[in-house]
Amino acid sequence: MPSIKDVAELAGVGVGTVSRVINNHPAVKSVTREKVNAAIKELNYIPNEVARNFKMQKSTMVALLLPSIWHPFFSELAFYIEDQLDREGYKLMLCNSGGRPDKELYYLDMLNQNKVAGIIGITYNDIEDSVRTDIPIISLDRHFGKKITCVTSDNYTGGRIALQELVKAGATKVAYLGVTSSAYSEVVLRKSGFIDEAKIQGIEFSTYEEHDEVYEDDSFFENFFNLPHHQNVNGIFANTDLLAAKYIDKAKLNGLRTPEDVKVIGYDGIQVNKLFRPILSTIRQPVEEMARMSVKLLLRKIEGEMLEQEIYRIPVMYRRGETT
Amino acid sequence: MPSIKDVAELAGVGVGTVSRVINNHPAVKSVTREKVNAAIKELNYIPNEVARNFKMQKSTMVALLLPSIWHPFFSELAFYIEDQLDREGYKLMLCNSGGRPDKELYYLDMLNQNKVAGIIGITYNDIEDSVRTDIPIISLDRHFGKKITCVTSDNYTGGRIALQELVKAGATKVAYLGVTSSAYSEVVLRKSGFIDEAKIQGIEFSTYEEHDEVYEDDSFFENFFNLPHHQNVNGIFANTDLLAAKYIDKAKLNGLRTPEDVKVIGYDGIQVNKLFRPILSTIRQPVEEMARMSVKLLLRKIEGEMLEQEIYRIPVMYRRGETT
DNA sequence: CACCGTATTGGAAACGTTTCAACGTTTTTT
DNA sequence: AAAAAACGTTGAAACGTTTCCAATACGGTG
Repeated sequence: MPSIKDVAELAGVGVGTVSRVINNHPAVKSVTREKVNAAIKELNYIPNEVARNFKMQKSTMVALLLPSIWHPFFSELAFYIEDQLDREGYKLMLCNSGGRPDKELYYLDMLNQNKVAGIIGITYNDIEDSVRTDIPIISLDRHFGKKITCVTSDNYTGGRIALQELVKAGATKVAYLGVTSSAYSEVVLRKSGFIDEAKIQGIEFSTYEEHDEVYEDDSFFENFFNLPHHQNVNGIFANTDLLAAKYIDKAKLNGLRTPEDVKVIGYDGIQVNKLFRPILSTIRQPVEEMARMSVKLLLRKIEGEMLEQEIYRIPVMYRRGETT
Repeated sequence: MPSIKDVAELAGVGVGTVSRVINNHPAVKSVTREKVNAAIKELNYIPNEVARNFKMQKSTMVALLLPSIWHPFFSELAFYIEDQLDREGYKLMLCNSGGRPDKELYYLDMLNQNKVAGIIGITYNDIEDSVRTDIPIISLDRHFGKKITCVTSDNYTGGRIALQELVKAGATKVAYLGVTSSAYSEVVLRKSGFIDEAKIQGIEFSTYEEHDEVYEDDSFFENFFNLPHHQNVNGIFANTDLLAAKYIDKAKLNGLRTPEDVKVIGYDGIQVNKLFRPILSTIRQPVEEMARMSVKLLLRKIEGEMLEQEIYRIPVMYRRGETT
């Protein structure tokens, strides 16, 4: 594998000159530039990016730390994040924490050692304190404090819209269905917005929540349907699309048809729910915009800029499907 | 940021000794080890992984190069690949090529420059020739030649099983529905298996295919339903689950109910199709096993081992849903 | 022709680590 | 008690780049 030194030798110039040619530094006579380029071509020389990163004491690697790329919302997010990073000349490292706090910390340590340029994180932990160095971080949907800028959708308004739309669709008794993973999650605002609007409209409502871990098994829904005050609920706002889809399924087993007997609205707006039948009505997070904004903000932080806001809230949109 | 030198100084030992302590080299007296560890703790020293990679001329970064993490099958795959890599002490870099040959080559160049330890690729291009260095590569579902080991599901048998199951479900005239992205794709074997078995069983069949790019718009299905020889088709084998789901949708618009009027089987076995209604019957690729095997094989290649096979085919399974 | 200023160029130092030959110290063997 | 062997340790070299300072070349000016 030829190095810059070999190129310099063959071209009959110094290594500094070769470096300048590679980096398009203007102070090189064009005749010299030609010679060097010829030598590069002849030797099939490829600059060693690792050596460069080492020397420069910085890299162009950004880590995306999330619970699981498996989840459709995260994979859509990751797609746009990677795309934007690539446009900006950065690379993406993917870290699945499984939502486990210990694994998040383990990854954070590793990213430290590897001197990544920045981190975009969707974490359980308050990483504000646990990250020991000054790697720039953007947090999605989790608000910890000043140091870590948060990008999120406008959850509160989303919750309000959800209620409004359920009412418009004819619901008279509604419930909020939630799984929450982190104490710091902005997701609780979906509930607040929903509740506040329910009070304003004078609609009867209830809430039913569990932690992430539990909702894989069926007891979550069994309990829901067994509780007496959930009788006659005819409007459901689930805080993710996947949860909404599961609800619809379980409701059917309990003899409730959607949307005839119960209206359902989800949250996220993942692409695959266009394939669900009935098509899910949802509060759509603008995932592409959130992804691109996260990257842009992170890069500004990497450049050393101070950001003007601590939280960036991106507007949401109601997307009607067939469940309302 | 303290370096190994600072640690050595504080501990009153040579840098080589510190290095051996960090790397758990046995030839260090325990009293020395203590001193060094104390110094490490005091200085809050973190080994610089970038410098280490540079010196060692190798990294523990593996790249996953695929069309789009957006696709549920790929995101499931990525999840397990990341998990297995992490277990083995490696990291994952994610590259979405968008299925565009030029972008694949661009990424390949970049990975070269960045001296990744290995690549797991799902590509359009025959990367056997275009990759200029000897970075180990595992290719998923694409078979190019000896240099690049291929991991794939048993597509041929999958195609045969699909036909058998359609017949069992009562289909009498069947069609293969396909989108193919790469000339090198092993996916064509799904068709071959399907056809061969149809001939064996003496079932009337036809095939209908397009390239990846086209199937997003509706003309794909319009044409399908308009062709006279597709009249009375009552069994469909689509070569991906997503395609099957879209077919079912369009069929409904054409007055065909699934499974009453037409039986449908997909391929992949992505998790979300449990949420489709009706639940899709499918030929399930063992995605976790494929992911873990790809990683293990890649690591063996990285260690310099020669692999015994050029293609590793992993058995598939029929998973019955509600569309047959 | 001497001088100056500017445009190019060369090459050494530095980044933080591993490794290895050489050296120093302790233990074992004779 | 000396020699040999085993064990620990040191510090310099090397990995491939960038950057900076000094050196050189070249053109123009007085």
